[in-house]
Amino acid sequence: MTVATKSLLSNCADCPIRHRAVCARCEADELAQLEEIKYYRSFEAGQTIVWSNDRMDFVASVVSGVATLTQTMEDGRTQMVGLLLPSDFVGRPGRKGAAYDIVATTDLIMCCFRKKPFEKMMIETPHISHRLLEMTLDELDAAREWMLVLGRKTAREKIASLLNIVARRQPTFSPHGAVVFDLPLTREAMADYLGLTLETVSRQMSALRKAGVISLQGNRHVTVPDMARLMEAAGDDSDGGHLI
Amino acid sequence: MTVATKSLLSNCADCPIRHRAVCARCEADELAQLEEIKYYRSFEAGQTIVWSNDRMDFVASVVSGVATLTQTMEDGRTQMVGLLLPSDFVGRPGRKGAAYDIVATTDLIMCCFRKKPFEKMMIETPHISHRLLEMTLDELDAAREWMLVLGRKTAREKIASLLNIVARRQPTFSPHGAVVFDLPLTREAMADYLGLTLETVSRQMSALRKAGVISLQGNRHVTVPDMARLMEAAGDDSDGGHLI
DNA sequence: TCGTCTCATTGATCCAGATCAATCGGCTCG
DNA sequence: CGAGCCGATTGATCTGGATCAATGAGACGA
Repeated sequence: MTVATKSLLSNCADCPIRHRAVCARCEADELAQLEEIKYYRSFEAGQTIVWSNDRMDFVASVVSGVATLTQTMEDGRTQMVGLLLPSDFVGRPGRKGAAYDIVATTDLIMCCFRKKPFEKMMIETPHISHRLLEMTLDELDAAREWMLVLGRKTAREKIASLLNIVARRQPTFSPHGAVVFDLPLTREAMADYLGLTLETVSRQMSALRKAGVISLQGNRHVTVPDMARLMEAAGDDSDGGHLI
Repeated sequence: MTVATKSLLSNCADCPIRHRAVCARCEADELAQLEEIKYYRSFEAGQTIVWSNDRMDFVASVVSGVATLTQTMEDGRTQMVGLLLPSDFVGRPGRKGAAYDIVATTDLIMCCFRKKPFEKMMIETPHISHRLLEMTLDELDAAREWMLVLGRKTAREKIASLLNIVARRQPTFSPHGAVVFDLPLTREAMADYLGLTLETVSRQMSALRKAGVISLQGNRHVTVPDMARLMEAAGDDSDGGHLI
């Protein structure tokens, strides 16, 4: 970590996820309290942060990078159940262990809070518990949205749905209004998220490329010339109608 | 509704879901406040309670009966994303409309709270918002568990998983230690929950019956002679190991 | 400069579950 | 008591995605 990054991170007021994370609603004095129980941890791409059923004595916010939550059956089948992007919250107050494997899929920085003091603060600080409730309800909506993807969409629609999610949360715009982004996942991780095999993921990525819905520069770098076409491929309304 | 039931319902202290619903942690004075903003509604099996995107000016607890949350794509494909059993919470504080169709699949009684006053109470009453956070986290876990079912389990495992859930939440025990319960869902509703067709549901129910894992009396009444065998059929650990 | 390692692509074949279709059984209503 | 209806079962066939297998293409260290 560079010195510049370190100084950026030490101060909540300058934090890049300040306005979206669990601390979003906190006042200056509450932030000061959080500062006292927080510490940063960084992980390299591929590292496992916590194993399922491990004791977990912290909760955290993702500051930068991407992590995944994965469930595994005894026979080895795996299903990714969450994609953690910057500002997302990790861990469950009021529970001892982790319910899922948490893995960094890119280099990752997390802002961790020791669990006990965080739980104490939650009780005393409605700004935190209300924000956490709001974020949890959003996650629940996202999980249910994903249930529709897993239960009813075709392989092609699944891929397009995933590209959609990533494109919307980490967008960069190219000169001509095309959306450009980097996939934070390998083909295998995509397959785990989508309930597919990696071969099917690869085939459908090729199919979307051949259909002109996306173009690829290397394996990870994706350009979407027309988001409406991508949404159509995902089986979603192209008008982007949202629930408020 | 009988007079007896009505009197039972009018008083929170006697409420059958008192200790598990969103009001579980409330003190007597808080219950008194809730009593002022609550009202009961009942629905018949098959009735739609709210349509997706409809304005929803209440939140509620299921008192008795079963309801479902369902998402529908433009082309008509549907996926059930939640099964609401007694004590479960319905609605989202801080949001105007419903995100899903909510349908009563059996006769149903709900304890409704007008949304505005409920939101006000949430802010003033940590017992409510903390309980709601806890319940939402549990629902998120359930949704993620279901993602594994939808993404990675076979048709037979899916059916067994659903039977498991229902058996655990509404158990009755027969003399010999067998678990007996009524399915609150039609075959079609089961298919919607499991991401299958109703024909496949029917076939796999027959297969489980022929294998002796379950027996059926009529279409809805199920007997499970050995829960361990059912869990095995669901692809879960038979030791029932739980995360705490 | 060349192995080799990891990740991705592409091809050939197979099969679980979808789809299409007929029948059944219990229930209600005339 | 019989007609019609709705939910469920069962059969025949089809197909999307899994599986098995080979090849390609960067990245990196020796």
